[in-house]
Amino acid sequence: MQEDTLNTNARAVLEVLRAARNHPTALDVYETVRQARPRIGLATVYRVLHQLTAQGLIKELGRSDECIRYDARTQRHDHAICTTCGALFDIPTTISLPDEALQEAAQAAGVELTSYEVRIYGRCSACQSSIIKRSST
Amino acid sequence: MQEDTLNTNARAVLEVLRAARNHPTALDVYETVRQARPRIGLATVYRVLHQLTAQGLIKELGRSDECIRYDARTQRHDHAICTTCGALFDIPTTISLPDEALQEAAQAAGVELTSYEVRIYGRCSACQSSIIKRSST
DNA sequence: ATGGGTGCAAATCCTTTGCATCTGC
DNA sequence: GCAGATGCAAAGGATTTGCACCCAT
Repeated sequence: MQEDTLNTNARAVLEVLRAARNHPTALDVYETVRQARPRIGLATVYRVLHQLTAQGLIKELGRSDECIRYDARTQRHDHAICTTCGALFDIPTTISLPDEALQEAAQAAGVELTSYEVRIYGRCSACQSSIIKRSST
Repeated sequence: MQEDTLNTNARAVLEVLRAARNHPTALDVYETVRQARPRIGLATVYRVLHQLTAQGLIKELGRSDECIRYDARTQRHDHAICTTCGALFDIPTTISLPDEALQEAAQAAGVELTSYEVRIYGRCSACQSSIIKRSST
């Protein structure tokens, strides 16, 4: 959990992720981090992403569309996913569930509860407007 | 949404998924459906899975571990995911969220709400016992 | 004969790994 | 000089696609 022990590449990757507003893929991170460290290789980016994930400094968001996306916001929070384009957004307001219901559900499913996430599905505004655009054409 | 229009391969795949208790991958489906239709190819399985997903007859569960898993249970329900082995379980009890909170969250994230899902993370019983086993060795 | 569905194999995409090199100590 | 980190390229695994073939119409 201590970022003091990170080397230069790892720090650079972490910074990129912390600065990102969206949820970058490994390739996104690679392309951005190259500005700071031009000689870094994609393999190293993947290695660092795994390292940071293992240390809990970032989180892997299960692939919403086709590849793994990363998030430096490690506090519990929820996501909204566009069913049309697959985009994944943070939900700014936190949705809290009663501990009791969670514990019950975890027990029913046979897992020892660690955390949870609410996922909201729908169409994002970009996809909504592209529909409007299409129907007006 | 009408399964009357499905051809033989598509029906066979749908049946496999409906009979499955877990959440099979495309390869799992392929291997099982081969018992009924030995000449079917993996590519057809993928094509049918996409077709069924598009028709809403099954759902794709974002890849929890490494590949896409499918689910024929299309009613809203929640999942528990093992953080150690990546296994994905249905939660038998449904966790309901107040419409108001959902709408608010959807609006804050900028999507038009269609559905939602609660994901509970933790260690499954198999992974818990393997830890016990390891520490007792 | 025609068109859609299909199997097979090749291609693609993301990710991981092997290995020789380089770095700091 | 050594251990760990790194770049590069090759390998790997899941999924998709191209294409010729086959069936029912």
